[in-house]
Amino acid sequence: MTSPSRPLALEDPALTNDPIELLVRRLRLTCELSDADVRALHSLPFHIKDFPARTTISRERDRLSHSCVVVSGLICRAKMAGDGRRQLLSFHILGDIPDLQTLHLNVMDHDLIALSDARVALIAHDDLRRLTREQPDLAAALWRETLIDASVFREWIVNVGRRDARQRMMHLLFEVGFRLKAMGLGELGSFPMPITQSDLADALGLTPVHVNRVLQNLRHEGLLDFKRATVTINNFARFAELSDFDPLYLHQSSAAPDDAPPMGAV
Amino acid sequence: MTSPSRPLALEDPALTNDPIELLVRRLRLTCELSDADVRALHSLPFHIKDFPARTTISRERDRLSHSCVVVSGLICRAKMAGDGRRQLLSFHILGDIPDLQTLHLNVMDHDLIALSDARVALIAHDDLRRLTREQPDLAAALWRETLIDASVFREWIVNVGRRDARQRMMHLLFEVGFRLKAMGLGELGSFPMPITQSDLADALGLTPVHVNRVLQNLRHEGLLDFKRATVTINNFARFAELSDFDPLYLHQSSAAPDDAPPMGAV
DNA sequence: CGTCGGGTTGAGGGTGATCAAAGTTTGTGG
DNA sequence: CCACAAACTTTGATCACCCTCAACCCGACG
Repeated sequence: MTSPSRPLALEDPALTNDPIELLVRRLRLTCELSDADVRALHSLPFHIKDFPARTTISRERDRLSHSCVVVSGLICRAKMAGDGRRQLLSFHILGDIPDLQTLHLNVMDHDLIALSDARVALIAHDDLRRLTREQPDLAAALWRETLIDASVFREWIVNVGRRDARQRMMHLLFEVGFRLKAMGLGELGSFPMPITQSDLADALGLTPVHVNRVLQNLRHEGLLDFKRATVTINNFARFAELSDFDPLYLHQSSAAPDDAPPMGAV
Repeated sequence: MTSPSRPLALEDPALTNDPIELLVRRLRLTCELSDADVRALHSLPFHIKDFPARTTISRERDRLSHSCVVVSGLICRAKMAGDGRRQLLSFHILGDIPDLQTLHLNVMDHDLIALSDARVALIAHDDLRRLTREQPDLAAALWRETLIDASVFREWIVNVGRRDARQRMMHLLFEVGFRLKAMGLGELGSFPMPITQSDLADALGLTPVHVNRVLQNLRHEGLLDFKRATVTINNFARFAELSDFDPLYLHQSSAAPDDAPPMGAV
């Protein structure tokens, strides 16, 4: 389906196709997991499902019986305003569980959409609930994941509420690059981003036309290139500074020193 | 400190001063609690703390050992963008636990601020963690609270990203009115809102000047009055429609019918 | 009575929206 | 491999929402 060298599929470079392995890797970015915890996770039954680009995985008002672990591809949450304008709420990459909240909220309050061709692993809520009852540490780890989601939402409120178009764009791309790198995919200076300018606009609260102009502006200033679904960040230091990006909100250090420099993890 | 008739303190009208009682009321808005659960909650030790208006309860990068239940007053989360501009992230009223996420995220990624004089009850994380291990249903209920927070953040992203100033204002005020009513405080058509126009601006991603103009516009159209820290909604049906408000995102029905009308609960 | 925080008003400007059309890339089928 | 269509990107002209700056007003409070 895709070409042999497929950076755009957003797959694990080692082609890990075990979703649980990816989930473990994700959880271990932010907290410790015992061997028993990992074994318990591996005992979870799942089944794989593919979604072509631009298809809806689940819809507002749906009631789900499963949550999905992203195996490959780029997935987003989205919500419609009353007049039909769309707002993206978050991006999700391999290892994420973008609908984990349905474990305790019985109705979807937004859509889940595959932006590129994507593969997910579905895990039954019943199994997850049993797991969280039997392994409180895992319950905490999963709870924590949903709390990090919430933290990212908060940062997005700041992004659309208090930053101009250029900063919004830089901040968003930095976030995606940072998270991809943390999962071992791409480099901070260059990473896959299989998304249209229209989608970017919906993520940033802008129009596609203006997104186009902002991208050109950033390209002319030598800060950024966004071509063929790949983002390249050139002047890295300047970019980091201008984007107003502080990785604190991603909570990826389970016990960071109190006064670690903002970009210490980079 | 306040006058005898004190609608502005945002206290329980029956003057309940047991924080656990308020917490139970809050949790029961969205899910069932057994008597055993309630008893377990009542066994939690806490101590009361007061914060004058405009003081900070906890700060970005703080590490907390307690979470707080709001007893009275209006509290908000806030975050600074790089250039010093402030963005509010949510409002919190009696019964809320605005820093519950610190139970599993060890660093605050935003500030917690008392907008009016406020009273909170501090509960130690150690006690909460023990409780969640011993009572999985309570763990689920508290997890659920943080998930509802996240849903509200999502709605706020839509609000600042895809609605114009008027709609933003209406939506925000409707949300606060709705939540106060659910906790038995005020009416949908009239409720306390002890906040400056500047704070409103920070919540909406606008400037204080523009907030002032929007409020005047809404007043002239007979939709809304905001005087002396009290919001009055006049033309209620029209307001509900124009504000693009759908209470689904507050997840207050634990088992709502699939096709309940959006405003069914009002 | 003076100060201070907050609310109100006015004039002017800029960021980003809107509308419309022309390019360009991507995908598909012949 | 080419022809064609569809989707996406780019460009230009114009517009509006909201910002900025600056001043003034008002009520609360010492």
